[in-house]
Amino acid sequence: MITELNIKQVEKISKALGDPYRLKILDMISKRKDFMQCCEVSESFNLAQSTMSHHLKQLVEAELLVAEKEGRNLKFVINKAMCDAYSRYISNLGF
Amino acid sequence: MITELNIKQVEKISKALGDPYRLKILDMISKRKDFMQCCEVSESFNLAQSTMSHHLKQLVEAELLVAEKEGRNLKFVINKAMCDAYSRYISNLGF
DNA sequence: TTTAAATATCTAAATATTTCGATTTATTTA
DNA sequence: TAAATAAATCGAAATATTTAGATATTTAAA
Repeated sequence: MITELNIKQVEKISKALGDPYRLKILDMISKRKDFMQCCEVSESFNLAQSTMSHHLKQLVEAELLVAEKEGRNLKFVINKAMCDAYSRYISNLGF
Repeated sequence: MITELNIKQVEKISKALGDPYRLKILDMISKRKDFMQCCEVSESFNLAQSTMSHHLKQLVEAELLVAEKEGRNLKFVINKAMCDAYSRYISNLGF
């Protein structure tokens, strides 16, 4: 379990969350309850494959998403622990 | 009380949080428990006054900070309700 | 009422991010 | 093994953000 994030991690996660496509991707994957493939995500938006790959990479590097390779596909799941750790950091700001 | 943020608000808040200076400003104001003046914040970092003003503006526009004018000074306080609403949005992603 | 202090605004340069198309790599299927 | 599919990487253009200096505005103090 992740206890506390440092400021560098918070910055990276915030940057990853600061884009409409990436927020929509997270929302989409979130609603699936299971996982989502890269190409599926790509088709849902009017963006080039390389662009989508770039967005997904940022979410994975911020550890908001976990990517599992399955054959030639990628499966994405939300990293709940990281979302919670980040969420905790923000809600602690008031104290 | 803020119940739910829309995706545009989440994007704006995330962008505001995606900068090391702005995170440090929030942290600093947060630790003060009361408030903080703009010029004080400015002195703590090696940044021009106009730059600091710009950063603070973004935090205020994202409604993470509330600015109260007091004479020729500005007092900042953390908008706890907004932090909590944002925090809730993120932690709900896993569900 | 002049001067000083705190903050905001404007402009422009430096830097970073987003996007796409082309190419590459990895894996599967014919 | 050749062709097809999924995803990553590279290079370059378009766009956005960060920053500082100069100037303007607002308020307080001399």
